[in-house]
Amino acid sequence: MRRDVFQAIADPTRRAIILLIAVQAMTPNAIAEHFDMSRQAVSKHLRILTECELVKQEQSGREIFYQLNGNKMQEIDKWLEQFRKLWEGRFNELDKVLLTIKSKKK
Amino acid sequence: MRRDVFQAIADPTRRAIILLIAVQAMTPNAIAEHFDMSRQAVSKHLRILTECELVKQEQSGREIFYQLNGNKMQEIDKWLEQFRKLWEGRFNELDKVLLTIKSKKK
DNA sequence: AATATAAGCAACTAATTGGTTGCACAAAAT
DNA sequence: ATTTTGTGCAACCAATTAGTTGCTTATATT
Repeated sequence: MRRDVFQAIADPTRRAIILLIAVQAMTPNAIAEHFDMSRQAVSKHLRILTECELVKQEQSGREIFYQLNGNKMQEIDKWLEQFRKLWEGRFNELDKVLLTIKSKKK
Repeated sequence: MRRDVFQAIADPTRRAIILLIAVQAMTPNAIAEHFDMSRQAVSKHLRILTECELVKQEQSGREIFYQLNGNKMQEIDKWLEQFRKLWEGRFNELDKVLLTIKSKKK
């Protein structure tokens, strides 16, 4: 099952989890307390987030602490980067992107 | 049907469309030529992108040109902003986020 | 030693997704 | 006036998603 960062952040619950554990590593039970769904459902989301490496695990006894992987978040930022020129109105820079794409197509 | 920017960019085909029309407004037919799927399938993606306002339409005769809405892309950037501190290693700034979240919880 | 707790896994389900084909309609070309 | 072209919409379908409950296993607690 190929996991994708963009697909991972598509779900609002997962985005909420990301925000939650960005601040501080948390166990599945602790995370589940913040949501109106079963612990297993949260666990499933954590699995998806882990699979695409947005989240790291650290075991401590029988507890597992989940923590955000900031580096992987940068991947989204990197994708956005190519459009940033758009809303900054620097269209000459955008032309470079255009050229890159065209050369790749051939 | 509630459309969400994050859900919209989750699909790789839609991200490719976004990249394509970021450069230049295009008609559905022209876009479809770049993909190995029917024009109707592409049209469906365009509908989703339009519904969440990532894409704008402009009619010209019987042709409709689709164009990226840079402003809406900023919404993703805005969400990322709160995590940017993470990978920049500025954890004292992050603490502020923590306090904000905690105060909202109460 | 017995019990309680934390977590993962599997099976099931309803809803959603991403594609298809077929059709309708308006605009352009013949 | 007829045909071709560009587009959207609806019905259908297989695969995936996001939730559920029930079970197992490992670690703490009593």
